[in-house]
Amino acid sequence: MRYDHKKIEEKWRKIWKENPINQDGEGKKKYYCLDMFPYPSGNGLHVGHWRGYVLSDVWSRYKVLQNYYVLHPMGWDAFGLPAENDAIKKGIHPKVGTARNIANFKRQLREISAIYDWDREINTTDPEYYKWTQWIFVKMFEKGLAYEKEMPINWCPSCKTGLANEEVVGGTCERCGSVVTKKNLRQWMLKITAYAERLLNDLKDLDWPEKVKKMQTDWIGKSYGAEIDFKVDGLDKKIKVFTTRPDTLYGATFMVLAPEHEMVSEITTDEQRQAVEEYVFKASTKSAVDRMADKEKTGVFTGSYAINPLNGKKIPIWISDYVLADYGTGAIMCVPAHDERDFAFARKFNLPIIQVIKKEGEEEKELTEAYTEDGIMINSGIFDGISSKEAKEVIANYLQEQGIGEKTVNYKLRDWVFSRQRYWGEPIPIIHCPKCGAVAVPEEELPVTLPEVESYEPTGTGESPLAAIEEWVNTTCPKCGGKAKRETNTMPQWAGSSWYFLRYADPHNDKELISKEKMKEWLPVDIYVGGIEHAVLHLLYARFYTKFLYDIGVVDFEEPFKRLFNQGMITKDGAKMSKSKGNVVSPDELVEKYGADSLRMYELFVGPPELDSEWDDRGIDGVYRFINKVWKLIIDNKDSNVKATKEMERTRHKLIYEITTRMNEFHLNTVVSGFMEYTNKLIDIAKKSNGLDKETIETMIILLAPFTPHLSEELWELTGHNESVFKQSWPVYDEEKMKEDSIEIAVQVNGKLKGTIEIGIDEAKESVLEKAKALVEGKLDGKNIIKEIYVPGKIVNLVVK
RNA sequence: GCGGAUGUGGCGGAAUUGGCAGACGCAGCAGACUCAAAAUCUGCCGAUGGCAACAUCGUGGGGGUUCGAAUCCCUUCAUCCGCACCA
Repeated sequence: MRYDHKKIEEKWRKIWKENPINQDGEGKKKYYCLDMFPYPSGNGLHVGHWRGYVLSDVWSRYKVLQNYYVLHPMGWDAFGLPAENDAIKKGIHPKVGTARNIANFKRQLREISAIYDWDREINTTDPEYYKWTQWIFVKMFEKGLAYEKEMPINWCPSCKTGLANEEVVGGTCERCGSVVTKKNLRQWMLKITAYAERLLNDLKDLDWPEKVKKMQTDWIGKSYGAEIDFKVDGLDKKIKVFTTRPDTLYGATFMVLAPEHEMVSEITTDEQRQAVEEYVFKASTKSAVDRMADKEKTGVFTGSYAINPLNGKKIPIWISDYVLADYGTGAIMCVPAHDERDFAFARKFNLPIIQVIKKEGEEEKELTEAYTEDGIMINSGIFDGISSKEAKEVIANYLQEQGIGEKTVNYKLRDWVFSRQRYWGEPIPIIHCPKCGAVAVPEEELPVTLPEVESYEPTGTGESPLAAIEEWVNTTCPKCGGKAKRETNTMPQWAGSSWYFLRYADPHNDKELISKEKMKEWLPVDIYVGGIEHAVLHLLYARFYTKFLYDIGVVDFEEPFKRLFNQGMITKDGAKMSKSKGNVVSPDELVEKYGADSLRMYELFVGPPELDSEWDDRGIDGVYRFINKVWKLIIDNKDSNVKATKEMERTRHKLIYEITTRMNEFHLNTVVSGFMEYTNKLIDIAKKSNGLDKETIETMIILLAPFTPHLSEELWELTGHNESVFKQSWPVYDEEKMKEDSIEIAVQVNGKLKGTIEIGIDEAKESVLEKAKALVEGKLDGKNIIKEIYVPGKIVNLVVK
């Protein structure tokens, strides 16, 4: 009887739908296994998406068998540009397109037969859901963490919306790849920088891939240094610079301001004014990509000088776009001798270079490049002779005592540009009143629902399409009752995904975001499975939101995801699967032909889960054959009624051991090969002994259940059980029972393999060595054994000369 | 430029963390079954030499440590990823 995957998988899907296998949580430990919820795109899922979902489902089912009550939910991150762009092109409401895509995704996900609890399904575009997304914003506004500001922000000319820093990748739009420009706009900002230190510190204790922690650490970009005041010569003004190298202050021979620095105009002399204004204008039109493309340093002298506060020397003040306006103070002191960029600038414009640190033990000599390492202080007045490392501290302290400087800490992290000039997002729940200013929409009036519009087309002027709907925009002020206007910007897609993991625990609560009991019951998330692409986007934002919700008492933990697992990408022809490349492999036909169990197993078998793997359709034949082999093995032997032999028992314990240890190490690809190996072994044993014992058969069925749930349920039923195999417990092994009577070990001569010998499990060293010598006798070319090495149970190595 | 990851047969990959390299699977070859094909089963399958037993080489390259290295150290190359004038 051949395994009929279609019929059997259909049968169990129906049974599970009526009797979900994970509904009984009475008295059990909880386990929360979360997938990064998808954006329901029109293209559907490909086998690359499946990999992550299979992984988390296998893990969830494993936890079920370990008697946990498992929360494994699924939902939709459904706001976003593709649905909106579709709406613009085809005139269908984004709601309609999104609903259709969700239905398709759901159909595909059902094919995996993951144990998703569909009663907990959430959708970020559901007003019942985004009511709470807006509620969080209001809370942030009340705490001063959401604020308005007009400033030049990153602007994607193709998506026609502002972007957060995190959404700009190498100067291009994270979503569409267009070159990002600057645009001066009034923006809603979230003060994520207020959490910089906590976001950095709390990374330490997370069980996350080091790579992701490092990316976040670098993104937050903490550096220690000092802010130093330089007087402007002839003016009663000071310019503050930030430096991480106060030790090099004596070597500061010029100063550079960012073109956008607020004092540029003030300090520019009449002779230099025209050149400076031209430069400032040019810089303002340059995109980040252009800035990066320029390897040559450019700049203009302002005509003014600053006074080096330590030695009183006059140093020229320049402006240049290699200084960033929004980092530090937007102004730097330049030490060409000890900074590569300053060195290049000094060379280009013939500015003096003064060395103040020399390599220890070496004489001072003319520099051909910047010396950026530590060393001994020179040309630095009273600080000469001490190490530069020490000088960093000493000079910073001295500046602080003298009142001309201050030790500070700087971060690369910027506040989060939070408003989008698009339609398909959560309206920002703010009302602008000419008298009262920006006023939050009262809690009881939430959600502020998205109104219908005639045109979804972004205006491109920096206003969202909502601005065109007068009857919606015009409202009254909740504070004074006067005429007022609604905020027309919407939130970024990240808003809904920054807290969704909380809502799964209490998805239908209309009184609060999440109840205390449900929060305590399920959260934080035990394991979070998803791709690495959100390393500094979603994962940073979600941590920020969680810390905020902790501060206002909604949750009692500061980190949302205890453990993070990033699955590798599936590539085809060496590239990430995408519709535009035409290399997408759809799971649908594979499920049809081979069944979900085969595809589930193959998704794991393609390679180590954390690494990228190349997809090869032909490989699935191997697991398909394997599933049929297991089927046949168990069907043929289920009624054999043989008693367990020593060998069967030993094999069973070793099987449990191998699968369990590999499972716990997350080596899911070798779990699959382990199953194959042991199935082959058991086939041999069954042949030899005319059958297999019941316990071995049942063990195999249970161990396989997380991987091939349909097959296992069917076999479990066929072996005479009338409850789900998932009511069973994960089998345990006994190391004593795994031991062989005798083992084969290798014999080497000078480290080269000469053969193997069979020895008893506790055989004495002398006897083992004797056997080894007998094996190599006559092969030593008359050389003598000068050393004998025996690693018990492992190897014999005879050193000859 | 800085930082990180990876490199093992024709292919995907394994190796209990210093102890028989190539498990498991794909592809390929040969055979059995079949009128035939598919499916299934059996065997072979790193390279070179040899009829063979076997020998030598072999984990990107070069060097080192060790009785013994895919694994540790130094050096070098290639590919991929992240950051990128952050003072």
